[in-house]
Amino acid sequence: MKSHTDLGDLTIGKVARLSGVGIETVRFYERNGLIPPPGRSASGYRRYSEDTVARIRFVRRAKELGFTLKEIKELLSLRLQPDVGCGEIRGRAEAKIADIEEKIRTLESMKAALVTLTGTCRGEGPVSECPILDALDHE
Amino acid sequence: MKSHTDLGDLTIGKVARLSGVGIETVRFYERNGLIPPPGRSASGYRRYSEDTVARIRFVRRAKELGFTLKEIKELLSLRLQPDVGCGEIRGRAEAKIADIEEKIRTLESMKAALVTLTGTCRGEGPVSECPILDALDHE
DNA sequence: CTTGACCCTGTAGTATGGTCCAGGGTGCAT
DNA sequence: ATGCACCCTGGACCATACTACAGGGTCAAG
Repeated sequence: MKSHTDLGDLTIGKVARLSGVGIETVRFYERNGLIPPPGRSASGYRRYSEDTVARIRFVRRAKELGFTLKEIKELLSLRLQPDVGCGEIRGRAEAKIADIEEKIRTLESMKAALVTLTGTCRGEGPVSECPILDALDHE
Repeated sequence: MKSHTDLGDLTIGKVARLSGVGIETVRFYERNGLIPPPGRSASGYRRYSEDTVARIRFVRRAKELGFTLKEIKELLSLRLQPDVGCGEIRGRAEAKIADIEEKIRTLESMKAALVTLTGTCRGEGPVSECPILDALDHE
């Protein structure tokens, strides 16, 4: 069994390649508490184990689902608390769904307004008579 | 006929109130070229005409439609070019619709993934066995 | 003539998620 | 022993759209 304090065999560059992010991003995640500070080699190089690669992939996937880094950090820390149940995680996911739905609604109404506007404009004539600009002027 | 260089009768505070933004925002828009630098009173106060209020409202409305300030600046400058036609404006609007549609698609797929995940989790048990976290761990 | 509301400039900070750079040191192959 | 790829730190910088000062000056009412 490996302790989490022993030095892994991965340099930061390898971790970055394996997890699909840039080196600077790995350090950025460390600064922001998304991954733990790794052990160091005698010369001060960061030494990672595979765990960190998995962790960064977790972050990437959660980001793809729309979670912010702050929220992902919370997700990761919830996992370590034995008194926290699965319902808590599920709650976060549901809240994020509601979040996303709200954003979609906003975008849908922007789109509807734009579609209406472009419907008023045949794309001919000078800008001075553009019905789109007129609408924006006088709403 | 009013020249655009004469002093209006509005102070920055009044313009802000009439157009529904903060005073700092008016100055910010000036710095960023969204509204022209106004005339000044003898003591250096900015003096606006109603035109500026209309212009800021234009900016607000365009923002509500999803245009960035940079894009709005372009829209405003297109209006001043006599050789530019209405089709150009319409093109911008259509590009913005495409933009928005892309964002919606991204959000929809995030949402679908989250819905699937929450469907795998009954909200019971410890976080260590949470199917949502598991999915994030192992894809 | 003082008080309070308003205005000025310039600079810095907010949140988000990185990205880049200078000016160094290290590790390994040839 | 030297060249090149890699690593280190600390700090600045990107875009976006503001927002918040500090430390002044001005205007109008009472």
